[in-house]
Amino acid sequence: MFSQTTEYALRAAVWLAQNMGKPQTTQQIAAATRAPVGYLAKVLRALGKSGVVSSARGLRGGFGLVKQPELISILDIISVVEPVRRIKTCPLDLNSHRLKLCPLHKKMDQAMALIEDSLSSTTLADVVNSPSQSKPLCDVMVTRLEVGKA
Amino acid sequence: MFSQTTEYALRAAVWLAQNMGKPQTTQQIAAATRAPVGYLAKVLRALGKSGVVSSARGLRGGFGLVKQPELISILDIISVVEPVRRIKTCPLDLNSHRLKLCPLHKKMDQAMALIEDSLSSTTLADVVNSPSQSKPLCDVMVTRLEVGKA
DNA sequence: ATATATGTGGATATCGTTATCCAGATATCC
DNA sequence: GGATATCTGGATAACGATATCCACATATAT
Repeated sequence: MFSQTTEYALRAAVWLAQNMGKPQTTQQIAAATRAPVGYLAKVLRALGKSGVVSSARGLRGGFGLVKQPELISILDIISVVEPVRRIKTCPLDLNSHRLKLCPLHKKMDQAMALIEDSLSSTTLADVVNSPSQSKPLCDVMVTRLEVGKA
Repeated sequence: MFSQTTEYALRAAVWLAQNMGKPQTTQQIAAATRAPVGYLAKVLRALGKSGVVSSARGLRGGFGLVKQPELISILDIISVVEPVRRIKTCPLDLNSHRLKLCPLHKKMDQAMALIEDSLSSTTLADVVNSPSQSKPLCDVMVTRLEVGKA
């Protein structure tokens, strides 16, 4: 249900939350989150354009979260790459359903609303600081970055 | 979040629930649900193979629900064409997350679980018989089926 | 200023989903 | 049995999501 792109974006966001203050390069993030470097670059660009992360070019450049992890929800990240599509108007364009969805689409929309509620109430900080649980991404061995080829 | 295929499958299922006992042809269902005939045929085949609907060939053939609408949940239909993918193992394949998902993926899986719960608790009968609400598909004018070309 | 490290933007390739189409199988009616 | 209606299965096409790659812009360090 979540796309691969969403997975990459969330992993990257979590990694950045775990490394506040230290600009992370695309290479580093890709290695840490096991995401394809080239594609991750594109995802990071999207996160940058939407204002969730900041980017700096050149030596010692990289990416970082703009806000504190406490202020960024999981939904904030997902909304950038794959917005939850609420059903606002009848997909069949029926006149009688114009303002009031039929029970089927109402139910489907409620399911989407559940997702939104659930994901908007969890922040990156929640995920990173969750007590007594395995830490996200924690044992990804950032072994030698293979600089030549990903 | 729901695919187009899921939309078609659900609309078809609702239509069949509204027409129990009267075999509905692909053409009829397509017209009633505004789905592309050719593609709908493929979706109906999938529903048939999974045992949700029965099919009959030849004159007066068509499709019908195998069980009563009360016994078929929205999730039953969705599971045929686009199963909700629960996150059971770490997508990163991390050793330390093997048996216990990290907080990120746990949260994502919980969101999926919410969807499952929500959709499995609603039946086709619920949707069709919902009181004081607009009826699903009710004012799709099944005008002249254009037999020649869809 | 030069060398190096890095993000930016766009062109291109790959792949699964969505969709179309048709020949074949099979059921009904006469 | 012949004509007709309908589902079945597979080949094929169109499209968007996923992914790769490279030339370019820009920042840092010396």
